[in-house]
Amino acid sequence: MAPKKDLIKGTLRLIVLKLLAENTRMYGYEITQRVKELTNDEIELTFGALYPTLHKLEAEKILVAKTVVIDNRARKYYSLNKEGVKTAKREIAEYFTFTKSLNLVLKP
Amino acid sequence: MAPKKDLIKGTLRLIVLKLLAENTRMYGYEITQRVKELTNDEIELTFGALYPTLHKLEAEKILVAKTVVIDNRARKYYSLNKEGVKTAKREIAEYFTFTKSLNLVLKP
DNA sequence: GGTTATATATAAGAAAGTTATATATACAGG
DNA sequence: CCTGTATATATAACTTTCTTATATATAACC
Repeated sequence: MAPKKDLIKGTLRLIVLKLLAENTRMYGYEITQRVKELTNDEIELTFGALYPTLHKLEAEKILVAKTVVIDNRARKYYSLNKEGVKTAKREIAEYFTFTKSLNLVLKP
Repeated sequence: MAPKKDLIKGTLRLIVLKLLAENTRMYGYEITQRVKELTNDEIELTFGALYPTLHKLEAEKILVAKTVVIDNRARKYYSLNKEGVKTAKREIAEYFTFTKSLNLVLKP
């Protein structure tokens, strides 16, 4: 099966929140690779969606970015603050509540 | 908990496909009530989203509509054709495949 | 007579993706 | 040395799909 690039909208934000809630810092490229690895190549994030999502979390003031130069390449690390971790937990819990309800309709 | 009106985008189409795949015909209002009932008031569809979704399936030629007058009120019945039932099965299967992958990231 | 339930539908706007494009370095193979 | 692949960030144009607001109309109940 071809790796799925198109997400059900709203889930990219959850993926980012989850990974950053359990890792003190990650950079964009790393997030895409981690997701690909965790899902056995099934989910491949696009940068055109990832960066706007990260920047939005930054605008919401629940994420902070820090640029570091490694091997002459700029690398931008993202971290959630305390509020961000709380947001992550809340939104992921809401997602599971929603899919539970949705499955009452979609289940065979 | 307040009933959830906002869906994760893309799931409304799945809900409609699923209900119409297992019922020979349903009308719009009936779909909203059935979903509310099946999910114990957790998911409430809005008409502003439902009707465009139904009309889109019609434009895709996998759904047919038939207006009937009952108690002096116009009622519009929607049915999937054979292709529509196949589409329903395929897209719902794809959804479950996707959420399975997604859960590899989101699970605690 | 007024509110609630039944019934369909469109328009304006927002949100969140896809696809295409731009830029730049490091490293391996031929 | 040159080329392709991997690493790395980012924006712009566009599309899809919702939310919210609005319009219209009848039936049933109190």
